[in-house]
Amino acid sequence: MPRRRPGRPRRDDQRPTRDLVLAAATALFAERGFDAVSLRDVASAAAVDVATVAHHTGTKAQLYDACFARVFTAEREVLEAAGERARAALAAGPGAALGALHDLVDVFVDFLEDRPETTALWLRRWLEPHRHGELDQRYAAPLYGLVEQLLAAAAQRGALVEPTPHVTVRSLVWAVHGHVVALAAHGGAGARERREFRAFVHRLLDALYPPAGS
Amino acid sequence: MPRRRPGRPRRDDQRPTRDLVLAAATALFAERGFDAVSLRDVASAAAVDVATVAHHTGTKAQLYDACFARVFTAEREVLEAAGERARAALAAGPGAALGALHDLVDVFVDFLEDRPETTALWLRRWLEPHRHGELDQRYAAPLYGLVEQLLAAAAQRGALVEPTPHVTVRSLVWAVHGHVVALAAHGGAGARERREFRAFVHRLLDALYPPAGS
DNA sequence: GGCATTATCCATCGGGCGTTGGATTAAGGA
DNA sequence: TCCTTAATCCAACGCCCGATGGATAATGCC
Repeated sequence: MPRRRPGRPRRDDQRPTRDLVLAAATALFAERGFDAVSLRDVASAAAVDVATVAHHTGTKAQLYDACFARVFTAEREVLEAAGERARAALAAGPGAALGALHDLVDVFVDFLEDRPETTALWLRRWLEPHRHGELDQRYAAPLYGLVEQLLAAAAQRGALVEPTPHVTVRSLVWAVHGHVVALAAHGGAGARERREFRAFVHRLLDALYPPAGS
Repeated sequence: MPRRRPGRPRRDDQRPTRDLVLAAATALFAERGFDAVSLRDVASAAAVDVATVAHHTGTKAQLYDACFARVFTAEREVLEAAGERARAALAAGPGAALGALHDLVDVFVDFLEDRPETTALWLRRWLEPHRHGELDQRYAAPLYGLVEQLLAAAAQRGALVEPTPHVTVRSLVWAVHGHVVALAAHGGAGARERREFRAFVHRLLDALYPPAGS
């Protein structure tokens, strides 16, 4: 049971201030990018003073990193859970590899559609050249490795050798990012777009790893 | 023959000043983004005073738009020329559709690999939500329409109906963007990455639109 | 109740930003 | 040759930024 720590309270302190700040900052950073968001913007969105932001999250760069880590930890948790289920399905029999792969992709698409700020932050990070090493090793590589294992299993299943799993996974991921960006462009409705994209991805997986009945 | 216009000359005026400024600004905007680049940065990179930048390109937003238009006009010209060739090949006989499609994709990949700033500016533009309408109508739609026509022809050729050409093209384009970003991440060498990506794309096209011998 | 600890806000500092007015230099046209 | 036009630079203005020092209020512990 986390009791309140000492300190002057806000008028309305339902959520911890740090969470409030991180949530507000994440939304702003995702929408406008690092340099277009001022700490005063963040403070105003979180209804706190700018010095309070600094008190909880340090410098602006540290705040940005914290937002990034928060969003991508959430993504990794969801994908790792889905990966665990996929592995379990795989253990039940090698014939289930393709189905498990489809399920995993669905989870990924669902997640990014629900949290488009994840896509926005990913893209913004990729556009910072000096961060690529860190991005690759800490965030991208583990997730990609997971999907590559499933691809390899699916390839064996379909009696098809996958020569470049890394390229395949990356292309798939970027296609999803493009889908999310396009969804945001059309105002958020786009139920038909979502259906069409899922159909496309599944058709693509089937084409690359033909099911047994082919 | 364009004679020199009046005005105080620079020490070294081989290229028109406006071109110098636009080139320098494009490189900087692609690398760091709109807000992280100051007009003084641009002026310094172009070896010109900041007031000269303003004199030639107006406000910072106008300068950004000019860079954008310049880069995407170049892209459109290359793709339209390639599209013209593809259409000509198509006219020679419907059997050439798939080959023409492969060629067109190669041209696209070559272009973006050679000019990665195009990818950077595309991605940065897509991340500006209020620009989506303009982007779609003025830049993306014409290019997509061209490729969709070729896809439709290829689909007929392979006796395969393409249900969502727009989704297919978009996913392909974003996969290429992802490839270019990954290339930039690995320092620019990556000859193997380039080979693998081309192989993947062609394999993907063959899988979606199986050639006759299948 | 006294005290250390923590959270919050106010005020301010130095600096970089986009933009502009105006002086200076050089070319072309009469 | 004189005048108009255009290109360039210098200097400055007002504004907003990120960061910080310090005052104040509320909590938990003794």
